[in-house]
Amino acid sequence: MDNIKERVTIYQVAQASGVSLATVSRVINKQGNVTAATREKVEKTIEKLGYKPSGLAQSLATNRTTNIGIVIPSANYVYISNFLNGITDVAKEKGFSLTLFATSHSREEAISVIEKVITTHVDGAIIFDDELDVDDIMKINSYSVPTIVINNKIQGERVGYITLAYEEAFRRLITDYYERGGKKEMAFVHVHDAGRLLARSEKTFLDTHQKLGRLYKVINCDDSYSHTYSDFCDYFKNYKSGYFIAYRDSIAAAIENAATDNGLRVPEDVEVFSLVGTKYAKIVRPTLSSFIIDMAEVGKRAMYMLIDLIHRELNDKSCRFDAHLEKRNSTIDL
Amino acid sequence: MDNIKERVTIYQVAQASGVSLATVSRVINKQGNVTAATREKVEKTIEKLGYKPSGLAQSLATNRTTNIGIVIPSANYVYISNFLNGITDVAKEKGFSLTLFATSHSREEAISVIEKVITTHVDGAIIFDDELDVDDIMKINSYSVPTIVINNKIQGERVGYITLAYEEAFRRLITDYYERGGKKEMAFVHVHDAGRLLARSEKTFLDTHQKLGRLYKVINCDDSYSHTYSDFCDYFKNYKSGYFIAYRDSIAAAIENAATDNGLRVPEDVEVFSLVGTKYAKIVRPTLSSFIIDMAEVGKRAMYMLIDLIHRELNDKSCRFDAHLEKRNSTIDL
DNA sequence: TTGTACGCGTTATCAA
DNA sequence: TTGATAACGCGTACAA
Repeated sequence: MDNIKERVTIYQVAQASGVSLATVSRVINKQGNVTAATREKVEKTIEKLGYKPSGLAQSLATNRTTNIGIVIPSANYVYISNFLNGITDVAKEKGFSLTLFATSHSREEAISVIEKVITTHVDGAIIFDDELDVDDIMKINSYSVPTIVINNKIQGERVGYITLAYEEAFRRLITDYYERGGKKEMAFVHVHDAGRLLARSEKTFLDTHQKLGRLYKVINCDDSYSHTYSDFCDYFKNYKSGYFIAYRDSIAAAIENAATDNGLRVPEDVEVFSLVGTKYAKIVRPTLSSFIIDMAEVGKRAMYMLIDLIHRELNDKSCRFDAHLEKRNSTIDL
Repeated sequence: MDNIKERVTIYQVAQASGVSLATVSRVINKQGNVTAATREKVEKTIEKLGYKPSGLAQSLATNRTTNIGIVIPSANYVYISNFLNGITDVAKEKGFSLTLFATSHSREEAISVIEKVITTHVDGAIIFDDELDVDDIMKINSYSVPTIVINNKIQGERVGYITLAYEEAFRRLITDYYERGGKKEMAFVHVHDAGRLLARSEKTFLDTHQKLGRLYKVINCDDSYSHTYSDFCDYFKNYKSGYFIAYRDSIAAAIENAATDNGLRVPEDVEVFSLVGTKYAKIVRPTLSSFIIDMAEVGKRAMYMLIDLIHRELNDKSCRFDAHLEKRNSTIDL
């Protein structure tokens, strides 16, 4: 079971170059107070022995890991991938490593992840997980791990948050639709356990309709293109029109495709809207009307905020990205 | 919530429960040789103090990190996301953390990543990076970090590899096409710096055409849907037909959309094939003919192989996933 | 069953 | 400018 790691240590470098390990440490950390001669000597033996400092030991000694924990529900959504990509860009730029924790939409896992984030000794964490409660996240904070939370307003000494603001734009979309004479009945496509973002959107949908006194539908579906596609193929055997609000592009595309494959016209008979739009909204046909938030930008911003938070230089602990409406061909421009 | 705590150490737990730290250590690691009474006492104070062991110190003491390094070019491709998702599934199941290194298609970065993988002290690494040379990867191996390499045949004491086999299926696709009387000129859509997988496919394309004595084209394009789309919109002003081999779904869809948006019919006038197909091949319209390899499965397998390798129980150090042809509507079924 | 003492590889604080 | 030496938080022979 043991690893036969013959790791070269700083001590061996010191011996081989005839100096003390303190000196080697200084060379490694590019501190001053070393003669050019000894520096060169040490660097040469470092090269020769192929010495690489142990990040573990360094972290233990300095109490800093240049490592940031990322908590996401799954790596499988395009918008999460974009988010992750923004994060990796900044991480590279600023010299941080990333430790990835995926929770798969289960609160249990999410909680056990919190424990791991703490034991892992990260310098900070970015949490994009809809299942986690305020209390769960405050637990991280109580261990004084600087944290940026996406999509969950949380106040705390070492916590900042980024809001993804869909509600207002969504409310406007709905009211505009009816005001301009939209005739189709709107249906919210509910996905089980898809997290708080969807739940909040659903609430907005219901509230707005009730306020307007309009009829509406809620349709349950799986969080999968194939299932949703076949479900809606059945659906369109009985219903020949509708305006469907879907969580993300894949779901919206499933509805769109089910409609067109069953002889219905999009957007004349069936309109479809995607809440969390990605580049695929432009790729599928008809192109999808959707809200857009540049998730790569969100990822970058989260990293910048977190780094400031780590340095205790974050003034504004909150930040908001507003969803931007992009009308395309899956809805009728009234 | 609680106030922000300084990190509680094992020593404080020991003092508070009136035992030695060795006993606390035994409790943590669920070893035997502890009275139920003292165990309970210790567990209670652990709970009370909110003690979490430092993974750092544990790793330093045991020389094991339960941490695996993942090297990928970018998190932004769907097939990479799927791969990552397979990995995270197994990581959760087996209790490993993942440290993510993205290299963005630059060899320089890829090399500096190697250094980081070594200093990070991971128990093992999975490398899916087309830019890395055999020598680069052997460097990791020389530090005896067990490694699974995707898409790069590498032999070594502590290295295993997984081959994504597109060549054979690709060659067959081409020869079948001509044998059955395909009339369109085939064009390989070349993306600059897209890595070895694409390069190998391009070579297969060229070789097969030369062997058959057929004319062919190579078209350069950007690795972006939007650019490719507008490039091909221009292209289709001059050319009214063709059979295009694209690297991945986004590129293929760009060509398809450019064709249909310019009044050409797919697949009658323009045929398109996607080498690395994902679920989006089914979503876009017309649906894309493509090769499919289940990248989530590849990710899982990579993890299982790596874990065996770490335990020195990996018998077969190589593994091969064959691309599977899925014919859909972007090509004519001859 | 429990405790002592040392080691893991590094940084950091003093003296020299 | 250098070199001992004490942390950092934990695991683990070995002894009690």
